[in-house]
Amino acid sequence: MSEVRVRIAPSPSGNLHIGTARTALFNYLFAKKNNGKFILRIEDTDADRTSQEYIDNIFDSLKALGLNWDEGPDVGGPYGPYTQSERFDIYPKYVQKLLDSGFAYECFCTPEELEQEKQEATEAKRAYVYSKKCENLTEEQKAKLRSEGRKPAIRFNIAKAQKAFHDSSILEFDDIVKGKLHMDTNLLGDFVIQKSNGAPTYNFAVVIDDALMKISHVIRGEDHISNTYKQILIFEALGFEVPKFGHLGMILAPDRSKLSKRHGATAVSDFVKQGYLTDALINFVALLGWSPSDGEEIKTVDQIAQDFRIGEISSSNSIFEYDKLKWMNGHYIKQIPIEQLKQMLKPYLTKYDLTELTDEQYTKMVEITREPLTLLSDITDAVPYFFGKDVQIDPEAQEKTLDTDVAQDVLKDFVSKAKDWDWNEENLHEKLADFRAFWKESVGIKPKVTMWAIRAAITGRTCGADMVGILEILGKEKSLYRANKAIK
RNA sequence: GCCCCCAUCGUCUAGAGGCCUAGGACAACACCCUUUCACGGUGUAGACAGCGAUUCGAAUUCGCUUGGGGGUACCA
Repeated sequence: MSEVRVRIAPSPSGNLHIGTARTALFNYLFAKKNNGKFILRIEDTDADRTSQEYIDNIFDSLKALGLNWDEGPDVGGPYGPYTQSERFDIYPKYVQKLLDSGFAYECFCTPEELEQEKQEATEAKRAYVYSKKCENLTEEQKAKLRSEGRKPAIRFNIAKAQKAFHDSSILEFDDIVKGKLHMDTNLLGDFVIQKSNGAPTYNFAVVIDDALMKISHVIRGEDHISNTYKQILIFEALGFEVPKFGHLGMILAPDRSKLSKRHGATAVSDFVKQGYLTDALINFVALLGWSPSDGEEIKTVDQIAQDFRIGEISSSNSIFEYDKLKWMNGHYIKQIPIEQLKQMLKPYLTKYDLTELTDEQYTKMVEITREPLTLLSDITDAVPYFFGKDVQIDPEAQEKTLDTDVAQDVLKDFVSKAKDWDWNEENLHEKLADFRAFWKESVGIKPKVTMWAIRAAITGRTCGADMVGILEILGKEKSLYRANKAIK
């Protein structure tokens, strides 16, 4: 196997799933580590479930994650086209080859007949495998069936292929992440490679595409293990070189079921919409199964690629825990340069009138409110008090803070003193410190209680950004107006 | 039902026979810092699924059981 060529082959029946993104990442890392090529192929053989919107979403998400492909539907490449539906004229040739060599045969069974077989198997508590009743149809029988208007599907002859290339019915292969895997091919059943409508099935199309695109390593989810045996046999029957396979554990939701919509976001674009950063997403997902040799978990894709060894990926399933993703996202948000962050936050501030603030004030606001953000979207609820003349007072802040005698006294004092203060950061910082000290020394009020009164009056809540910064952004007039209004 | 895969703290994992009285990260809890929330810092608690076997010695090897996941389509 000379050149490393790997691929990600999503089917556009939905937006790019986070699990697919992880598979794409591991393929990408493997390619980068081995100076290979990373290829994108769209598997849209099932026209009913495919849509252009999903295809666009897959492209955009992969790009946003930084997983750029060397060959694909848009950029082309030497082995295109890279969209399965545009390759339909390629497959029949190989079906015919299999038919000619006896590794495949026509099957005229109707869906009803097949259903019947399955039912009988279930009732007899037997594992269902296709009966092969069409395997040895004579030409006359076929012609008769055809004249009745029946269109045949083409089935692959498992036993024949297995016998031709292997000693026993056990098929074994060496998985690059899981090690030796095996299966008794008698249990597989002759599967359809071409539907009666002429379209290739998944298991057939992948083999042809992987072979023609010279894919050297197939790295995918372990839900494909059972397909691998079928695929190996097709590779062999067609005389293609069999690629190496690697199967990754699945990503499960916290309740150990399949990660699905009801658990929250599942598509990369959903996460982004919710305020997750693609850098955090890709970093987090890399840690599901892979771990850095130096123990440092925060890493860029390039750094991970240096350290990546496919054989060291954990082969067990892993649970997608949002907590750690959030922590990591917060970590990444802290590293974004302020100017960039200002732009990134804007989509989450549409309910406010940003023109109320000068650019300088907006910068300041972002500076003092960014610290506790774990999601970009957290900004929405963190800043309402920077806008409008009046502020909405939180009921609890009203009751537990503003309604107390201490708070009322503090506020009266604040208003009378602050009206003479110079309203700039340095001075406010100093004056506020003096103000706290005064209340502590003369009346014995804790600094934080003093600040709570002011904070509640001006922001309507008892927690939030740095008070000096808030006062500065709001300005003297608005600040004192709100303070006055809170006094009974 | 049948087949396949997997199994270390709640979660992600380190660990490839003695370095393990099992290490780290997130979450939890406590304390410190502090004008609040948070950040940060310091600690605490928390796991080798069970049973057998191999071995002087097992989280690490083997078998069984249990548990979880996947597959069993003219879906991909």
